[in-house]
This record gives sequence, structure tokens and C-alpha cells, in this order.
Amino acid sequence: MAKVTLQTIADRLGVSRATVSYAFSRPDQVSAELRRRVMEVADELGYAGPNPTARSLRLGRAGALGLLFSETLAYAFADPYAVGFFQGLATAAEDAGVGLLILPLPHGDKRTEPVRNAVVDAFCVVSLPDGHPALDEVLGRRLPVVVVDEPYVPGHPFLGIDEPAAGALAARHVLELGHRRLGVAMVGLHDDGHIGWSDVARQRAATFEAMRGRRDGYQAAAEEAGVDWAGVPFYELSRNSREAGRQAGHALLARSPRPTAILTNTDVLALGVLDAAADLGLDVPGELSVVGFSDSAAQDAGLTTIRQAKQEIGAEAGRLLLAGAPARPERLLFPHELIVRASTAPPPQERR
Amino acid sequence: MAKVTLQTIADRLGVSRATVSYAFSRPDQVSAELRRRVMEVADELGYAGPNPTARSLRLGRAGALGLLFSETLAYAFADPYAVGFFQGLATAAEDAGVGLLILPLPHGDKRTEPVRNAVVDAFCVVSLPDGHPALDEVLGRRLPVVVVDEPYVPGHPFLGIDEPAAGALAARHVLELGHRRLGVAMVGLHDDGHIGWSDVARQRAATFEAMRGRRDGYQAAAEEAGVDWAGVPFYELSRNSREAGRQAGHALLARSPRPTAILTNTDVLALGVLDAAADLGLDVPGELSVVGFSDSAAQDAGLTTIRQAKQEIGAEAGRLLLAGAPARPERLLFPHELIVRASTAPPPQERR
DNA sequence: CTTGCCTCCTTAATCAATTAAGACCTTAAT
DNA sequence: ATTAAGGTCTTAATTGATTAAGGAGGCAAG
Repeated sequence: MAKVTLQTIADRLGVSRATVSYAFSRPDQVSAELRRRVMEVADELGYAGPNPTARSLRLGRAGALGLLFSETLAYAFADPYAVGFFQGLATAAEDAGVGLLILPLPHGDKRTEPVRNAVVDAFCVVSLPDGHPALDEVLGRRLPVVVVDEPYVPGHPFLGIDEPAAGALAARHVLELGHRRLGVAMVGLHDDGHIGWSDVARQRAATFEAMRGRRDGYQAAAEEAGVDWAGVPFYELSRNSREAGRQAGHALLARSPRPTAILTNTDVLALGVLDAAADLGLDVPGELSVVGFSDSAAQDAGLTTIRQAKQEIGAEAGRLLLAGAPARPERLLFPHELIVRASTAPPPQERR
Repeated sequence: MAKVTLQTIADRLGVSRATVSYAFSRPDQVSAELRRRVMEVADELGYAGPNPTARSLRLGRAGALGLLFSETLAYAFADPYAVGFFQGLATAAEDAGVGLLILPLPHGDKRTEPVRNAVVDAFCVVSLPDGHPALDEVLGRRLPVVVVDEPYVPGHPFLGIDEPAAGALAARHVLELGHRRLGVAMVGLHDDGHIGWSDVARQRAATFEAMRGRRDGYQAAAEEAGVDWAGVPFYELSRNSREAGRQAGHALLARSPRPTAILTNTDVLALGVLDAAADLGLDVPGELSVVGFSDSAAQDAGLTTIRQAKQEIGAEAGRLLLAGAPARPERLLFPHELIVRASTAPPPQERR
């Protein structure tokens, strides 16, 4: 059984390929009788209908949205945040009748070819680590892109939460527990590769709005509680990794007086800070409280964090992408809430 | 900024399109110097690399696996069974560097065009209701197909569990609790649309092997426990819906003597039976035990059911599809286990 | 000087469709 | 009889790539 195309059927019937195409895609352009015969021959030859790839090429539409998750898919779907987001996105895709192409991210050394070769009309990037090669690949495709949660990519719509409010919520939580000696570890403020202490001037000059906003929230809550922000040690990272978090943790915990609560702007960083605390034999939350962000990797570790309205974000991401590139990049904000787990508690008693 | 293709770059450099293509896809076919210039111009023009759709067409590979879930995606991902299966499949896809195209199933009247137009190399059908139009569409595409759980499609690989063993496990559970008056509600035995009582001859003549096997397991366990199978009321449905389950439940519970345990071959059906019990004011599990199947919708309802090795099934489905169509259709069986929840208990005391 | 072999590039066929524009034939109105 | 209008089908351009086969030029060996 050789390959069957429109042409095969056309030849069989002695008509032109165009006619057969019309029979399939625009029945009113062809006589009912001929259309019947076309279908008959198609059936007989086992023709499955116009080849979707050729159709896509000609029409310039892929009928699919590309989706990039951080980490492996198996991991992503173990994560309630991702699942919730995905449900929202899927609903939007469903309503529009387009597919959702889940792209495997190269872990380790693998190439980003799947992204380069993905047959999609747009991309949705979710919570990708900064500097991930797949992100460049996505941007290189010059298709509509929306980014959810992170990283913030100038020039593309960003969906997330009210960062200053969420940051304030996180900070207020430890402040209300009684903490006064805070420490902060943040990633994604600048893109200059700086790693180390950051003064207030530099903090305020952060080029990444989302993280800047989150930080603004921290500061506002601290000052509201009477804490002098300039005295809060602030360690900046250039990579969002557990190892980076550990580094920041060690730096912060070596300070004197030692902070009793550390705020981080990602769960991954928070896990690294917990590692550092473990390295030093510090009890969490007895001697140190740690707050993460995103509720993305927090559950198993018992991390207190901020949870976001994932489903709504997913749905809106889908809607945006399906409407094509928005006139100008927007920043859409969704609800968030504080999730208190086992990594925060009142500070240890002071003894002089 | 007009459209940029290989040709644009070729013209700019005064070389042929083929050369530019080689520069991208087979660097050793082109001098390093020319390749450098190609990349330079590509960069300058904002060329994203060879168009994936055109590439797909020419190469005859889509680089994606199509995935069809029952129900809406939002529902599917709320279901731990689907998520587990998906993790397994995603891992296989990841290893092979192909994407996973999740296809929206038309709910209601919508057309099945997404399936017809999906740019994929193979399909994985998961737990689709019998007779769903999307299934015909999938089969019409004449691509490799594997089916997971249901429906059984002659001529294509089927992945699932050892149905007779799993059926026996479910039945043995209530038998060991002491139940002797069983009732059965099953869907997907025949495709003749029959709804109502089914005698043993008809049961054995079921055209769908998987469900027939499950039923064989019920019967074997019953007879092993000394229960006369011919006396067990057996209600057959043609649709796997909660409403159908309720109908079966009413029919079975109207029997005299009333069954104390009802076996169903899907969780959805079991939920319907619970509805019927509620309609009649029967206490579950005090007066009636109900067993579902698949652990797909069972958790919240506290349904006792059979859980399957979803992850392994997903991984194997992926492997099979990526290896192309298997030489001949196989039936691959995976582990299963009984999950006891709150819908089963010993039968009520007899009082005469 | 010729032959053979590289290397680097071009030619041209191919993948499988869609669709605007035009040709041809009927039928109906003027 | 003439013109217009429909309906049905064809022609041919287009979508954006890949790749086998072949040609031109340079170089070394015979």
C-alpha cells in the first residue's frame, strides 16, 4: 500500500488535485455527486484526509500551543502547582480546539532541538530557570510567547501575582511571629551576574520588575514593623539553584547577629538555605525560619511559601496566546496566599 | 519585517538555498567560513532556523506523540490515575526527545478536527469511551496507535492489567468480607447497545476481551467461594456514565433478595450505583458494599477499587509508540492492586 | 599531462497540501 | 440572439524546507 495523497485520488477519478482538496475542505465548491465519489475512493484507498503537516505548512497554522515546564515532566506533574496551572491552560486550549504540545526540556547536556522543531503557533514558558538554554531557543522562534512566574522576559507578557503584595505577605508572616533580625536571599534582580551582598541602592535599581516588586514588598512590610531595612543583610544570586541558595544561606548565617528568619524569592533557593542551616546544625524552625516562594517545590520539604492562583493563570495564559501576540506586553496579576508549613515559627528566646 | 526563509538568506549571500540548508543541518558539508557568514546573516535577519513545519513535511516526521484522554483535560489532570500514567508517558517521550501533543476531545457537539489535524507520528488513546467519534478519527489516521485501558481495539496494542486476575481480586474482596448475594454492573462488554439484564451465555459472548476477562475473574472468584454465578444478577450498560450506573444500581437493588455487594467495572459506574443507594436511603457500606475499578475517580468518594500500575503503563506506551508500530499487536499486562476504602464492609446481619 | 580524489557548492526533484483566478458550460433574463 | 449569472472544475503559484546527484576547481600521485 503505497502512500495515498490528494493526487492519488485525483488521478483515480480523472480530476485535478484541487478539486479533491475542495471536496474535503469546502464541500460547496464541488458537486454533490463528485464529492460522493471522492469520498468513496478515499475510503477505498484508505486515505486519511489531507496531510496535517502539509496543511499546516500551507495555512501557516500549527493548531498547537507549545508548553515548556521546568524540570522533567514526571517531576512537573508531581507538583500541584504545575498541575493546577496546566488544568487552566488545557481548558483554554480545549475551548479553542487547539492541542497542547508539551516539550521535553533537555536535562543535562541534551540539545534543545525539540524546542527548535516544535510545530506550534505560540509558546507558554512556565517557571523556567534563568538562563536556561531552552528559553533562548523559544525567543529565537519569534512566535508569541507568554511567560508565567519566571523568568521575567522584557517584551513579553508576564502572568503572575501582585509581587509587592505577595512579598509583603511573606515578610509580614515572619514579622508577626516576632522576628526582627531578617535576612534575604534573592535571585533574578539584575542580569549582570553579580553574586554577593547588595545595598539598598542596588536593590532598588533591579532591572527585573517582578523580583524588584517582590523585594519592595519585603521592605515595605519590614519598615511597617519598625525594622530598619538598611540593616537587613541582602544576598543576591545570579542563578536560581539549590546550590546558590546554600551559598546565600551560609553567607547570611555567618552574620553577627545571625538572622532568625530568611526570606527567599524562590522555593529552590529556600531549599538551599535549609541545606546551609543543616550544614551548620541549626534547627528549623527552632533557630531559623525560612520562607520560600511559589509553592513549587515546597510541599515535601515542609516549606512555608506563597501559593499562587495557578488555574486562573493557566487559563489566562492560554487565552492570551490564542489571541495572538498582544498589542503590547502586559503584566497580569492573580491572587496569591500564604501557606504556612514547618519551616517557620517564632524566633528563639533572646538570652544575653 | 517580511518573512525570512532559507531563500532569503541564500539570496543575501548569493548562494543556493541548499547550501544554507546544509549550513544549518549538516555543518560539515559547507566551509566553515561560509557557515559563519550564513549564521551571521541569519542572525541579522532574525531568522529562527528552518521552519519546523516545512521540515516535518519534508522529513515525514512530526516529532510528537498524540495523546487522547477521556473527558476534558481539566478533569483528566484532577485524576491521579491520569496523572500517573502521564508521568510515565512523559518520561518516555522525554528520553526520545519528542513532544507530547495533548489533544482536546470534543465535549458536546464539537468536531474532531483537532485529531484529524494533529501533527503527530503516533497516537496514544487512553480510556476513551466506547464509540467516541475521536477514536474513529484516530484510527482513520492510519498511524501507530496504542490503547490504554479501554476501549479494546482489535489490531492495535493494548496496555492494561491482567483483567481476570484483577476482576477476581475485586470479587474475592467482598466474598471474603462475607458477602454471598452479589450484583454486577458492567459496561463495554458488547457493542450492540444492549442495556439490561444479561444471562451467562451472553456474558461469555462479550466481544470486548478486556471486560470479558474482568468478568471472568468475577465469576471465577464467586464460584471458588461457592456462589452460584447463574444466580448473580448481572446488569449490562452501553455507556460508561454516572447516570448509567445509577440506572443499573436501581435495577440491581430492586431485586429480591437484594444484593449486599455490587461489583462494577468502572469507577464512574460505581459512583452511579452509590447515587442509587443514596436515592433508596441505603447506608454504604453498612447495607451495601460497592467496588469500582481503575482508581480513576474513586478517591474523593471513598470508593474501594482496583488500582493499576499507571506509571509503568505510561512508560511502556511511550516506548511502544516511539519504536513505531509493533510487528503484531500485543496485549501487555501490568501490576494492579486492591485499594480498600469506605465503600466496602461485611454484609449486614441476616434477620429472618 | 592525465587521472583520481577531495572539498564545496548547485541543480532540481520532492514532501502534500491550499486557493485565487480563470475557463467552460448551463440556464435565465432581457 | 445577447448578455449576465451561477455552478463546477482546472491551472498554476505558493508554502519552506531536504537531499541525491552532479559539476567545478584544486591538489597530489602516477
